[in-house]
Amino acid sequence: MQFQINPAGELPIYRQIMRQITEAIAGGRLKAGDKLASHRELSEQLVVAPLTVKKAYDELEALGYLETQRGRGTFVSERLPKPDRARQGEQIQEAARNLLSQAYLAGLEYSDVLKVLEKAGRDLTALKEREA
Amino acid sequence: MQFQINPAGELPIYRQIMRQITEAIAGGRLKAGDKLASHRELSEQLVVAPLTVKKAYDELEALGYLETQRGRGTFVSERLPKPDRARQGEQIQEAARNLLSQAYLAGLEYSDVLKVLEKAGRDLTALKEREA
Amino acid sequence: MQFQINPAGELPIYRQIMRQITEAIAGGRLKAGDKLASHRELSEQLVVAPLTVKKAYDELEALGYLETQRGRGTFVSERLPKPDRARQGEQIQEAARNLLSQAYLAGLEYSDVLKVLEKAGRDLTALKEREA
Amino acid sequence: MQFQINPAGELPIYRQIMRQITEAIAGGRLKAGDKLASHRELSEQLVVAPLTVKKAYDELEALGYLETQRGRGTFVSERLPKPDRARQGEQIQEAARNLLSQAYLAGLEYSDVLKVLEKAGRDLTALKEREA
DNA sequence: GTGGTCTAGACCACC
DNA sequence: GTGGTCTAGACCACG
Repeated sequence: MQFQINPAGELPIYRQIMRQITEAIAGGRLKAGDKLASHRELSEQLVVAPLTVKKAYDELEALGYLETQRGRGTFVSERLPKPDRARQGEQIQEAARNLLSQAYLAGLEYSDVLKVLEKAGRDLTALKEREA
Repeated sequence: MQFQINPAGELPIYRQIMRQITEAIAGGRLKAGDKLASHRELSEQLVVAPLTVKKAYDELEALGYLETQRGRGTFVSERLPKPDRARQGEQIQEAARNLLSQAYLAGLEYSDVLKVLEKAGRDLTALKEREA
Repeated sequence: MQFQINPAGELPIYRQIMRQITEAIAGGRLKAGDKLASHRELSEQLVVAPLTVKKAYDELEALGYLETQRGRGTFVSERLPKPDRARQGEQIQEAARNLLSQAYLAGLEYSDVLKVLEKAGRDLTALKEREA
Repeated sequence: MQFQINPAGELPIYRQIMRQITEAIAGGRLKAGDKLASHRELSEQLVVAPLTVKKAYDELEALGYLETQRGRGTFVSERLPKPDRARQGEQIQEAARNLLSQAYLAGLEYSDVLKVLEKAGRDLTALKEREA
């Protein structure tokens, strides 16, 4: 697993890490039961403080995506949450509105948005094959 | 124009205001030349500090979405920016990836995502007719 | 609100803080919407690092007991969670088993356990009147 | 004797083992003089490191619940401790407060708590008959 | 002044 | 080695 963070980005570092992990799960590059790099190891890769990575792991654990076992490591949860249809639905709606309004402001048509979406779908799963 | 803000949300209040204004422009509820409520007026509506609204207006002005005319008020810019294709493109890609991974994690199919997107498109423009 | 922590206790400090807050809510000494001391303030009272208090607040927020508003403070959640009957039920069962086995090992009868429980009930709500 | 451990639980594994043994003693499933499985045997059953089981046995021995006889094995102590009334009393009080506040937060009435407590009492002794 | 984030470093508990 | 906790101090974003 390879991650990229941008320390100057608009998202806090720990949220960038969270997002990349959830995207890796969504894209199939991380599967239930897989072991993640220790937060110390990953912190070296990313050149950030260990606590910063740990915070990302902790939040994802609270959300049900990860599980940790003392002394053994951190793993992708075996039973990924299908949480709170209502709340989840809201977030997805918001993500969709966000995508559309940005696209329209940039002058894109609906058909362009669909193209962007398809490209994103390919990106999400691309590394899977490449790494296999 | 009616706005909704959530003081406990993860986004800063001034960013929630910015987003709603840009979405209103994207959805056609605000058009080039339209006059916005003064930041004092809007701050009363939303029950937030006037400085918070002012900051949202200032940032949108810096981005080219709004124009202020001393003593007359704040208006939607006549020449909306088509800024920085590269940067814009990246943001849209990211928004698309974000939408897709959230949807996949919630167990939705690609066809579901399309439905969500269509609904979001209708939402974005719905108030236009209702308010007209 | 007055808290007591024991830095040498078997529970981590942040968990002692969490427990005292949830007990205060259960006992009615903290009500929905009440403002808590800022994490900095409380950290001075308890003579612990601010981050330690913040961690307690963060976890309670993730659990739905607290809500924070940037720049304004941290509040008892208006809609306290009635979460996950199953999981909650398990925890309560475990707390009950724990109480009983400790009591039996100490040689108490069932009737003694009931007395202890009644006393605990009075303790939980006692400060409410005293502080009022 | 059958034990259940949860490697992802919030309690360390050795404490989960300790608790289950003391609960078995409290519930009468283990009596003074009974022989326990060797720590190697038990470690295989539970799929944990032998050192982890040994630590649980050692701690219970230090507390006076178990006795080891070189070359013969580990046994439930003939004279179970009635230790430190004061400290024990405190712990029981705390367990009671913990039970009550969790129950109240889940919306249970006092009468519900009593039902839970009775059920826990039955659970604690149930396996006794089944295994006999 | 409030919360939000990050760092560097420490010590412990566990496996 | 792993995660778990804590500290002291820093800077920023927000209201």
